[in-house]
Amino acid sequence: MGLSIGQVAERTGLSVHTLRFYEKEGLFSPVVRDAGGRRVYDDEDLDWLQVCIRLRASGMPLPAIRRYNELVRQGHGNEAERLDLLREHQERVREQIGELSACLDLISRKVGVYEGRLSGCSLG
Amino acid sequence: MGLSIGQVAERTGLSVHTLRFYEKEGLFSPVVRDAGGRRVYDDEDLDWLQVCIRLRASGMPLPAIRRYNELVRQGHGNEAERLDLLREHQERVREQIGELSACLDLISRKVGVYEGRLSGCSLG
DNA sequence: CTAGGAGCTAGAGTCGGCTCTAGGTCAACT
DNA sequence: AGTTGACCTAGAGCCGACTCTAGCTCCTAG
Repeated sequence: MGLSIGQVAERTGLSVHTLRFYEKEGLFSPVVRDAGGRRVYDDEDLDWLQVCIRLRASGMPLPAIRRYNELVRQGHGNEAERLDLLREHQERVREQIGELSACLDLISRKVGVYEGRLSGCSLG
Repeated sequence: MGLSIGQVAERTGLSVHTLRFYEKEGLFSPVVRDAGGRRVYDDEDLDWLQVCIRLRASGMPLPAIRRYNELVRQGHGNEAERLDLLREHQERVREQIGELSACLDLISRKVGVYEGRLSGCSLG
């Protein structure tokens, strides 16, 4: 039910350093500690962490994730701001996908050129 | 026909600092200079710069772009290596797009939730 | 003939996001 | 009792990619 930081690191792929760093940066609320002062992560923490990982993977900066977390922790009444934050990021992700697709086109064209060139060479 | 670094900066959106920096990093071959030692960019430089910008936008690291540039400059005989380099990056871009799409799904779901919640609130 | 503006170089500084170190606590084996 | 190993904190260090500064040259306009 409760996981140590090492176990969490193992199953998320983050390092223990990064987990502590994220907490320090306010990406999530202070994790509950056991008698000896060690972090004990529960399922909710894990879920949120997975969200953080996704948001990071999509390039959301740490301060934005922190802000979002703060809003969620504050509870009801700021849903509009959360929505703003999410929509803004949604837009950026869409742009990124667009940009990446353009890059992919470029690269694929070039790959095509070289493939043609190489097969030509091997014949000639 | 020949553009100054300032003009290139203006029409690419990069800063003059970045243009010099890219050259120093070997992203492209030393740009021709005028009598006074100032850079004069020609169309070919511009084209290559656009490619660089795309590759950067898709997260290709500077050393990889430099390597690709070196291969192209060396001329025939290394097409296989160029192809490898491009294919590798192509793969990474595809992964990125996949990852971003997953993020977009997550965000869009959340946006949906908050939109529902907010419209619910405004009714009641 | 001088003041401004664009360019030049070498090198220092910044920023985001980790990543690692030093020095310590604690519980479990041996 | 001693050693190991996972954990703790505070803070230093690192890396990639810029970004800026200082001090210079050159050209043009007034």
